[in-house]
Amino acid sequence: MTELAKQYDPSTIEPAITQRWLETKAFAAHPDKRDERYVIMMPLPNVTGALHMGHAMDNVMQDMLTRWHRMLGHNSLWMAGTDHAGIATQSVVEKRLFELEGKTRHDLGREELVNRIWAWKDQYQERIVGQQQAMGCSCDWDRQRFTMDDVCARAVRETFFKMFRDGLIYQGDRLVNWDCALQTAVADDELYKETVHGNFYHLKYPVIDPKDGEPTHIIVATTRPETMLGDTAVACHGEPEKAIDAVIAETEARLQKAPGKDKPAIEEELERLRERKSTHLPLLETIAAMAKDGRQVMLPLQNRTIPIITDEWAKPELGSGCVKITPAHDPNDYEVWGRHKDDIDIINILEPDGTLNDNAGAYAGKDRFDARKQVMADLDGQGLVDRIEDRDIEIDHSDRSKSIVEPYLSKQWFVKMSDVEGGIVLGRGTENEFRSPGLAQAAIDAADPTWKSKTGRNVGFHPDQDRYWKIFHSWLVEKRDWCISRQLWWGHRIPVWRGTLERDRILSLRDAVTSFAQQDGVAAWVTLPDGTQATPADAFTTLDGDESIARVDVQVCFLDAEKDKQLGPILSSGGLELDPDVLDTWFSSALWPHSTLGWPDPATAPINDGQAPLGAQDNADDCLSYYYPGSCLVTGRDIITLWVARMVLTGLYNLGDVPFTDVFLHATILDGKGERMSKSKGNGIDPVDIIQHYGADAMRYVLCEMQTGTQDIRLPVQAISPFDGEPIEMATAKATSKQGVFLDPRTGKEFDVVGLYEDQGIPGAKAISQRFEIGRNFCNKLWNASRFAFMNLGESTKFEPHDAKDLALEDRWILSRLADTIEAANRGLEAYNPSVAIGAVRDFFWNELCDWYLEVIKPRMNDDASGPAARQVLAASLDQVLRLLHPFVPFITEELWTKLGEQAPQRGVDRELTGADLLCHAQWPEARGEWRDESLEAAFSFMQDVVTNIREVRARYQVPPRQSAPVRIKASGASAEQLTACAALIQNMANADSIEIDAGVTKTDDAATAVVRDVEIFVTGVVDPAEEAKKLAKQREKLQQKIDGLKKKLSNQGFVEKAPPAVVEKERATLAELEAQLDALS
RNA sequence: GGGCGAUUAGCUCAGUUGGUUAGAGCGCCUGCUUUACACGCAGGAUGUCGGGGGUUCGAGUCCCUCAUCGCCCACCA
Repeated sequence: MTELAKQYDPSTIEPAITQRWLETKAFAAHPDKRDERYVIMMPLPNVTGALHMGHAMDNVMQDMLTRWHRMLGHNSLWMAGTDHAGIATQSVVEKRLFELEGKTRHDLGREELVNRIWAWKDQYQERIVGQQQAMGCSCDWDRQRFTMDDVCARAVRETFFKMFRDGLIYQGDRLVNWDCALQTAVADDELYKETVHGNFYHLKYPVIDPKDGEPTHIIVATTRPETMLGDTAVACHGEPEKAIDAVIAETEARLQKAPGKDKPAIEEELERLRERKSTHLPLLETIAAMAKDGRQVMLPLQNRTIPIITDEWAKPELGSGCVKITPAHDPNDYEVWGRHKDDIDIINILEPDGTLNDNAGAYAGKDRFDARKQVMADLDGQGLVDRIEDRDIEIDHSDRSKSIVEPYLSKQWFVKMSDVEGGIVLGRGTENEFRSPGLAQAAIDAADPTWKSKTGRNVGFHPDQDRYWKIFHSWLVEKRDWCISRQLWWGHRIPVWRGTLERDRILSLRDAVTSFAQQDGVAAWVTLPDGTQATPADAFTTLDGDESIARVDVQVCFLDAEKDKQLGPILSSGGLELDPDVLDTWFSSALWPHSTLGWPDPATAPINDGQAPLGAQDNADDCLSYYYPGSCLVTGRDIITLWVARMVLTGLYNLGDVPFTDVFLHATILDGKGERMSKSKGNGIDPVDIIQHYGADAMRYVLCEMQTGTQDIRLPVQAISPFDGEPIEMATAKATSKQGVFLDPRTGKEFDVVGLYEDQGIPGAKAISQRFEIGRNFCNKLWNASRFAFMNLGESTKFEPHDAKDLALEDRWILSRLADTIEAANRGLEAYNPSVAIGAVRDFFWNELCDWYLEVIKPRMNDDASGPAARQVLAASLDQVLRLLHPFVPFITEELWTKLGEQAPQRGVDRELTGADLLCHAQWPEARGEWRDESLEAAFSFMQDVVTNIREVRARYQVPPRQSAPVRIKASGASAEQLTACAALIQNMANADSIEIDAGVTKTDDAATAVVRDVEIFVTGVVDPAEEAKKLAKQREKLQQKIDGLKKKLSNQGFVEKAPPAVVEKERATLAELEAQLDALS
């Protein structure tokens, strides 16, 4: 065979291995007769862009688990795919459209825009899959799904229909965060705060017909004065004195508890409150009385009268004590409106694009920010501005468009999360059917360790059950309804036909509607003016009984998407329209664990050409019944609520069982400053850059090693300087005013890490992290140790059964250590602690196999008698190391496995190890308990101590490595026996030219001394007497300190009496040993 | 404001139920190109375990408190 290169080069080997895996479909999974199965559903990356380090961590963890279970012989499926990521993707494509062509989506139209996004998706999906394959992800690539492909679309349709029919989906008014740029609602978690310089405007609303003693104006304050056009009330507290007293009492209590340094501030606050009570209270009492009297104020500019109301939302201790109420444009005011629906209106003044609508009167058509200026100018002109304060205001911005969001009243679709009267049925029609009070409650229960589904499953969190369960639970218990509609074009369209029908019209359709609604696959609801949702039959009964009902809202949903096309024209002519909105991305990703397996019917799942079928094949189960429920969900803790909870919920709803039993939450990767990585900040790292620089295995090795428990990981980032190629530490690099542009500390020149400024002549720099050198070095070590083995195994390595007990000391030692290592690796993997697992294997491989075993057997390689056994143990050990390392570093181990197979096709110690063409299909090592020999390990480690001490003496006196020195050891009893057995090893490893072990050995003047346990070691002929005396004195001093400490401890009555006897005994023994050592050094 | 978490060597992190002298890797220092590997080998130095208090025979580990940092949630007329 050809000799291995001296240095491991991942760039040539990794692509070849990837190709081999793909060509042989090494990761294909099919249902078979095996009971043990392992299923991971990949957290689907968005098709908005390339993967980052967080994805790399996530994917590597999943791959590690999947490869491990595959080697354990479990039928292992890792399902891959991508998410259409509604708002994110549409926004990226729209932005490009505008930048490159100067067009908006309205110029293109719905269909054309969606086509453009599909093209974008194809391009990015390919890139993402390429990245994942470069990382070594062992997914079944023939089963990849996309959340908008036909299989997933069918599952979305089915779920929506079921929920709709069950009355769990409703349409309601909701104040949403409105992105005026993208013209869509934005979820709370898609917002970020940014401090903006703004003003706090105090406005005066004239009181209508003020009586004596009453104010002529009521003062209210706002940061968004244009919203006053939509005001429908002003409010003050109903019992201002009580309220302000309560605040004062609370502040006094806080003062009591506060630490000294906070007291002055609280005292000041208290003083302000008391002052305020005396200055403002009389006025507030008056206004409260006016409110109760039904008095009104004149809303300036609009010339509308609006009532003064009392509501607890108006805090007497703040501002003027009165607030303007704009229900359609402020979440708190919206709640106030909810409490006063009969008394006040709700007026929307905004168009979806952020301009003012007709309700804004003279200001209609103006942009909200222009209107703000105009409103203030006009108010000022009328003398209705009290004062204007400068203030920095934290304002919500849309993460996608970076624009300021507005609270906006709109119709949205919701899934009812709260408990429902009579409860709901989950897994209807399946064997696992059960009832729960509501959707959220079902998911809460599923994560309760005492709860079990009908198949005996529940959901647990790793590696910190309590901590992550709390996050999951505290979010779900709020049972907030899930807003599932998005005003986008990219996504699953909401399959509801809806319209408002006049009384005569709906009654004329009575027979048609009633019979139609009774058909299978059709669900219909009629919403009455009072908001109740009724079946068509009930609705007609109500209509018959109440002639005042002028119109009703009708909603129809079909199970079969084809029906939309077939019946669309009829429904349109009947006055119904298909809802223009699409579903929240999480609606389809929530179904991921079962939609990808073909639910609701794998046999008829519309898969793509060339994909593995999902229905039953070859007398085996179909994919859904075989692979659902799955095993483990691997993700970061940020989407426990958004995604994990919803997958649990829909899994229970559709199938009556949890989608997975284990949730493995891995660490978040931070930069050198402890900040979250993000591409736009310029502290993100592209895994592909790391792979190019260090290799995929190196990246994987380091990621596994870093994943310890719940601790987030700091990964210092360096940019490769485009000027001199040297790394620049990003944590300390000076930022410029351009986002993502920094200064090179050596040349002072600008460089760009986000790739946005190429056209401005600022050179780009790749971001890497030197942390990955550790992984590269490890791979190189593994490569070279294997290279050593291959150079020495020769042609003659054959398998012959050896009883492990008959082997040489070092052979038995390495096998004993191997058995221990396998157990440790298993424990680490089972506990979701990759760092422990890979650390155990690394330490065995590097510190034991390389540093000791390989060195010890070198002389045997030329010895006909002892050589063959050593080669056999070496081949077997390497075999096991490659298997153990495969889940972590799959490429290099796969490559070396092939080479090992060529040179030693049959290998093993007492019995032949089972082989496999590909290492990824090989059997996971078995820990051979009978190979463990702790007393032998103790003797070996004694020998290692002795060798290390001799080496230390040699190093201290700078004995040239080539020069050997005689070693004499004073030892007796068991120690002498143990060392005598290893005499040859000591001589070899410590480079001694002779070795004498005897109880009668005495120290000579030319000897340097070392004491190990109860033996004295003399290295002769090298000593510098002055240096030696200094060293011995230092050692004695150290020993004496420890002895003193121990003596003190042992003379403590409390310790001797209360500590466990074993601990006391141990301390006594240590003391005796230390004292003996001190004697020896004197 | 509420909740969660962190603080251990210059850096990144381990440290099981409290129990000898607190560990690893990187970096640093010394020596070595010894035929697998300088992406290496041999050896070495480095810690008031964030501060203070308490419980205990005994605290990095448990409790209280302060400080600093991070994350999540709520709120901000």
